[in-house]
Amino acid sequence: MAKSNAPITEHLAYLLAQANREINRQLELRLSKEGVPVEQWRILKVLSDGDGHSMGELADAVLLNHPTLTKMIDRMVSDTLVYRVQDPNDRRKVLMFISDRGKVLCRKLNSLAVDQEEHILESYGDKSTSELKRLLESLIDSSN
Amino acid sequence: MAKSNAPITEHLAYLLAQANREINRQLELRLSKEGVPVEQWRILKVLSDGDGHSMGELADAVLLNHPTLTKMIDRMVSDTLVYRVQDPNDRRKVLMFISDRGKVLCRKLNSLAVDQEEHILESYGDKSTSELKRLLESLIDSSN
DNA sequence: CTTCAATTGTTGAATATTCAATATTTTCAA
DNA sequence: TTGAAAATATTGAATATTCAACAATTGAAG
Repeated sequence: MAKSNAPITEHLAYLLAQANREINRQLELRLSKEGVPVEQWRILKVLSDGDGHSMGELADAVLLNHPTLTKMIDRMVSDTLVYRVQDPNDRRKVLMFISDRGKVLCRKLNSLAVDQEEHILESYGDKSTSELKRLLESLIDSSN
Repeated sequence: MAKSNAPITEHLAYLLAQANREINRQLELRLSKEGVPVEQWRILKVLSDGDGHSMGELADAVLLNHPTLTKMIDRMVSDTLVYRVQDPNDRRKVLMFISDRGKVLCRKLNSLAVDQEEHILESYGDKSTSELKRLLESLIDSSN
């Protein structure tokens, strides 16, 4: 039986929040070199397969809710990193595509992100990293 | 060497964000029974040792930055869950304490949180959970 | 001692996020 | 085929968060 007076630092929810905050902070720092928030990098990365992705699909993939995504996409359209196309098969939908400029930026961001992953691998270890990834994937799976 | 064209779902930063989001969502759902956001539960839990904690200390512990914490504490003071006392030894500091009402609420919240941890233990497994916690702690350590 | 820098917490303006309502299109049952 | 319900995306108002500036106190060097 779990103890209800356990310190906050022993709760899984807290450890996840703390680790997420720290890793995200580090990534943010790298990406800020290009002046791009983490969410925009995620969006570019998802779109970089060249296929059109609907807003709903994208919102799920990048962990943003719909109105927030709409407003972020508005900014990215202004910056000509992405563009909207109405889905010809279902006119309720909007398909998002990455622009050439977006692709160029995405490549730079990818390399900054890889820098970070390599930094983690060094300080945290190859074994721990892959084991942690495996456990996280399985936690996410078991939560659906 | 890490691949820069790896899908977003393979990045540690993304897996952490996804897992954190999901677990947090579940916890939020439980705590909403008492109408309390996760951050307020964390605050109450940290303060429930009865000692006075400065705002800075508290901000670190509950993963909020200072202005956000100040405003949240303002609300909690209005709800008489916590109260401020000027630190007699260093008058720049404010020491936060939990009220009796706060303690009562905290107990209820703890039991809701324990429900969730037990639910995770069931669906995810005892072994995986403790192994994941261990790896997260070690990741956090190695990031300082 | 005095002064200047550092620490601590709060405030207000700017920014971002969320909630509820809306508009449009599609689906599907009667 | 029509009308009601569901799905999709956006908008605007309400709310929350963040950034930069500030005020108060302490520390520490000269």
